[in-house]
Amino acid sequence: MKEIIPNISVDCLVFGFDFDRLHILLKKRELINENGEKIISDYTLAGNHLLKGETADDAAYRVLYNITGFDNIYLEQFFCFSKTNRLKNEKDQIWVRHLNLDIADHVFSIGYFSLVDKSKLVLDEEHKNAEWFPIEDLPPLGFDHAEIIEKGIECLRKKFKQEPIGFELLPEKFTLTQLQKLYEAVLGTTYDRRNFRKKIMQLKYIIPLDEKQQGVPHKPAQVFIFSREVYEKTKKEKLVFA
Amino acid sequence: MKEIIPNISVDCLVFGFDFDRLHILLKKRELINENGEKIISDYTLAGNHLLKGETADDAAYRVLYNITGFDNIYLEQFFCFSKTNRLKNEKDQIWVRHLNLDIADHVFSIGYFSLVDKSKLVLDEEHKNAEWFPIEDLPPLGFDHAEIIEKGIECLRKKFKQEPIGFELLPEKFTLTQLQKLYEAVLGTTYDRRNFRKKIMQLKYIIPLDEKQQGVPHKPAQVFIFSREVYEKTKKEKLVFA
DNA sequence: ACAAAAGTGTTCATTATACACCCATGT
DNA sequence: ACATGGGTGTATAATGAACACTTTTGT
Repeated sequence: MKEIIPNISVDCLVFGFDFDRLHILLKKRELINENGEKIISDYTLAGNHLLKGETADDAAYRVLYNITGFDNIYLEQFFCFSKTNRLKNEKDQIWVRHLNLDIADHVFSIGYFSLVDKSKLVLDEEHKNAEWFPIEDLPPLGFDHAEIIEKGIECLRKKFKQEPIGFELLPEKFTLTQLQKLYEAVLGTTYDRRNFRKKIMQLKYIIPLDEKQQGVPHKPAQVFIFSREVYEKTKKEKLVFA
Repeated sequence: MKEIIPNISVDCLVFGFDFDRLHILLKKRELINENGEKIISDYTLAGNHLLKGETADDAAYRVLYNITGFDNIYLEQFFCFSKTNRLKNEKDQIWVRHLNLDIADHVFSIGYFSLVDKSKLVLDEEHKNAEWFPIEDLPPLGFDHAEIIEKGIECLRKKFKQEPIGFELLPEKFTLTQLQKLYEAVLGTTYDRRNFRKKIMQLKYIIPLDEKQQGVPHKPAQVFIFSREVYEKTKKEKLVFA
């Protein structure tokens, strides 16, 4: 096992979308003392200290692989958190001592956010302490993770308005209504359906397939894919949802 | 003297504007060997390792105070640089050994950018190894500072389009032509004068004074100030220069 | 009088917004 | 047949882009 860097960690916000609300993946943190009392019962972000020789990106990919089983996840660094009291709540201190972690008194954490296709992610035995929560309805959080999440969501929204990264949260094939609901969920607004579709359909990198939804109890919707290739070639047309 | 954190530093991009081009403040780095040969002659960003007990922001403000003599500078963290070979060029190794710095093999640097009113900053004796360079015409740079600058400029531009931070680069009182030149210099475009002024003059937080330029050999321009107070109150109207 | 930058309005094109009805499918 | 979401067009308002001449000052 490689040596850790005691004073630098990464924390990863993993976002997922259930076609209704934006969710974030959290890990359960639980500690029960000798008397069977729950000392700690809350959630934290997926995170870990850097290992010697790793870049921050390396560590973030490693953390994401451990919690999701995916590599090649969309990943973006957004902020380095450096408050001196980041880990100094009583519960966090107990937790750190309990795990016998050889970490520094002052730990700097580099925040990342990542986007996954929630429908592909199977939270099996191996990852069973991970749970999805809608971002408007988060459980109690350890460390400074509430603050990290707040800042991360803000950065996600900024990025969302500037570049078409939403497709990372959808299955490869999606309908325009799903796309619209995604933008509404992330940006916390609503759009008129006709106007939204007009805007989207003039983007050449969102390509209609010769294919329809199956087995829905209403008129089946046309299915689209996102072409990163076309996007890179026609970048001028900006997708701005303000 | 306080103990340093050997593996974490901050590097600060200090931007200034001379009413023509955007400039960045760099520190000369020079090393001459016993034979009088220049071993190293290049420039670096203002930067320093964190001291124990400091946040990254603390360290950045300290570095800025040391190079500019100002506190209360506009400051923004933009990225944490973590490549394992950041300081491993031959010159950088020589430099580190020469200064006898007690720093780690792998140093993580948190990048900040800051905006100052260049006309107020006096590069006196104390700061005489600092020099301004136009961003399109930078000298040879040490460490990975070329990369840090590139990313920092990109982040500055993004921020510039979203919030009215440009005033930090101007004197308190400015003309609309100065403001226009600033936007053109930072964003690398040009604007039609009439359209630019129309756009600006509908922003309530850019306030005309009952005052004109003095001593210019042409029609003197009206003088404006930026009101952060009014801006915060009327934030909806976004200043978007795309 | 001349050089230099300040100041100013209109037209046209593009983009954003508001809004209502019929359609295809599963049950 | 009914419930559900899919699909579509037009009119109006707001915004952005292009463009040229007169004014005020210092020298």
